[in-house]
Amino acid sequence: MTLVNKVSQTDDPHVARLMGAAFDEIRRALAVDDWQGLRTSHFRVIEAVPDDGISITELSGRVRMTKQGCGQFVAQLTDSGHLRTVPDPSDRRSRIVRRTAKGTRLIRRVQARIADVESTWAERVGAERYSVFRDVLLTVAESQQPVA
Amino acid sequence: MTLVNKVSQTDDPHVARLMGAAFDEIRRALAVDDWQGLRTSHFRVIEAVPDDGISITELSGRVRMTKQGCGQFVAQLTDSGHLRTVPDPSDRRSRIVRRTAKGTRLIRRVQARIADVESTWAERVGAERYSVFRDVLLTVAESQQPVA
DNA sequence: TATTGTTATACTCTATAACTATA
DNA sequence: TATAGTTATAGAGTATAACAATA
Repeated sequence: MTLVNKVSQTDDPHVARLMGAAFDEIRRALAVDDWQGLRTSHFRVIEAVPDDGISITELSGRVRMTKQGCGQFVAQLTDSGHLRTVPDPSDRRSRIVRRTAKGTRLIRRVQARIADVESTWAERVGAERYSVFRDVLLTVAESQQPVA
Repeated sequence: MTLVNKVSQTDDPHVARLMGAAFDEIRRALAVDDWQGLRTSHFRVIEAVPDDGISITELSGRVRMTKQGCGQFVAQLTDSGHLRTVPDPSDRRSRIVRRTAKGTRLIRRVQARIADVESTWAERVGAERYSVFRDVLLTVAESQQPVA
């Protein structure tokens, strides 16, 4: 192996690899529970539904997903009783998506599990440093451009 | 909407959502370049190949992927000239996967792009806070259990 | 018997395109 | 004409199962 063919491996893993590993831990923590067929993507969609309802098109923008894909998840979550849709009185093409009480309970359970993971992380690195971590992540996420 | 049906939305997004948004930014930064058909998963696999080579089974463990899936990416990266495999002299069932010089150049390009993203993040939040962020992420990633 | 790696298969996620009903 | 949402289709990613060759 020539020197030109060497690449730093474990000494300086980039942020994508690190976040991937962190994600994996969340995935495994969620996998412990029984979610009755609902998967991570369902959580992402239902979490983006605001308390006062939203159209599918607008929801798809929030979760950075096509409205086709988003509509599928909404349909499944409606079948499972976590969402319901009502006609939009001001536009008969549109349907307003709302959470049911069951959907709200689901979100709370998901959020509690993730909060558990965050607690263990905060314990591992210390509350102060974890708070900086979270704040940096928030700043980075908020400074994103909307979907082009 | 009853109070029992309310869920905090934007005020306290959990870490999975935040990391998802950050990931998206990396994905978009990489999408600017032409990678000749290689995708993020190829990067993940080739980056995990150490300088001195590795078997497919061990590689699949590193990238937390089945050996079947890993073998597919190795095959594609071999076809594209980024990896090559040599027989393992000590075990005729096994093949040793190595990076070619082309593969090494690819990794360097990927890592440079991600480093660019990290630079902009560090600028947004300040170098010191970004360094804490990175360190927390490293600690969390390193304290993971290996695949069960 | 156990392990390395392959082939076959299937499911999830998500994208594009084409369509309908309504605006 | 443009937009909301649906249906159809396909490709990317990754899993399980069954297998051949070798240990």
